[in-house]
Amino acid sequence: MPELPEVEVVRAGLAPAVTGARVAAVQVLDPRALKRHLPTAGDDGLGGHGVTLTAAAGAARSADFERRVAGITLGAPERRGKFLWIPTSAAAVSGEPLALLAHLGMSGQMLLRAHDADDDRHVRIRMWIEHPDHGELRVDFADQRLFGSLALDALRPAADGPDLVPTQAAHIARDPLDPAFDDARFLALLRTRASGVKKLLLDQTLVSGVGNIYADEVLWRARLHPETRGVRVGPRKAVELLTALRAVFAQALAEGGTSFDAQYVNVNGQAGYFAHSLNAYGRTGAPCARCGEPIRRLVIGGRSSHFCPRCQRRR
DNA sequence: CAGGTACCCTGGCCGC
DNA sequence: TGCGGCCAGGGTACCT
Repeated sequence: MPELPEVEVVRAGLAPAVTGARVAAVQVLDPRALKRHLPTAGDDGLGGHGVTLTAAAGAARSADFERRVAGITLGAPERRGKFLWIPTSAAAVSGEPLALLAHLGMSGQMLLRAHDADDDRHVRIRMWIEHPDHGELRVDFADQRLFGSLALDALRPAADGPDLVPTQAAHIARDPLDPAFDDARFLALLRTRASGVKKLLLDQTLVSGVGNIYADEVLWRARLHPETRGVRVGPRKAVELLTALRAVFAQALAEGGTSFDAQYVNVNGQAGYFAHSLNAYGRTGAPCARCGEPIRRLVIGGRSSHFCPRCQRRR
């Protein structure tokens, strides 16, 4: 459930169930779902990307995670871009508070289940929690492709404000729905860059939460060709782009996110409806909803881009 | 800073 | 029915 609307649906869904709950037990079924968890995690948060775990290293990582997460109390879930975390009662050796960090990657899910419910497909980590009001529940992390992961990570003051963020999300910009998002800074940066706007929208250090689906939708809405260079976007058009971004995110959020199959669901396993509202993404050959011209597909940076060749002219 | 590629994975679908 | 190739919502490292 990858992009901002989907991650936000998950965050909001987890909130009432986990806030104030105590983790009674943890079971790691597949250590590859701890890609971002370092054995002494939280003290300096380098992810273990691209590293295949040996069996021994995987077992050690699982044991470390299970031991350190069991018994902690969870706070209210927070999010920055596509990173989701739950502050905990635990602290790192440095004294910094630890958070349970989740990134859903391409196919990750956080599922709330009865404590003794049968497993869903691809469950990698299980956590049994006890909530003072809601009793015993289970939080399952399921992930078909294992690009996502859970981790314990230290919280530090963000570079762009007083709020605390996990070290692994320190480089992530605020998202456009964040009240503290700096519009002027984003617009100025966008208009100094030589890259195409599609690539810029996907750059999580410029603006967070945008993935391949919503980038295409936003560019369609703002009538911008995905390869238009940032420096070629005028001030009015740049504002139009940011406005379109907020509108698309708000609508997708209201519709529960985008689900193409059972893979992308909220904490109760239910799909969102925004797939019915897509105007560009995945619509190669279908008529543009504005002008009827067939939507075209283009590969940018190894990923599909969908756009209307008539409404979104290259300039 | 910009671009390209490779990699971390599973699984659905299509053509042969 | 099998198999190879391509595709998929993300992020990072490492080249040029």
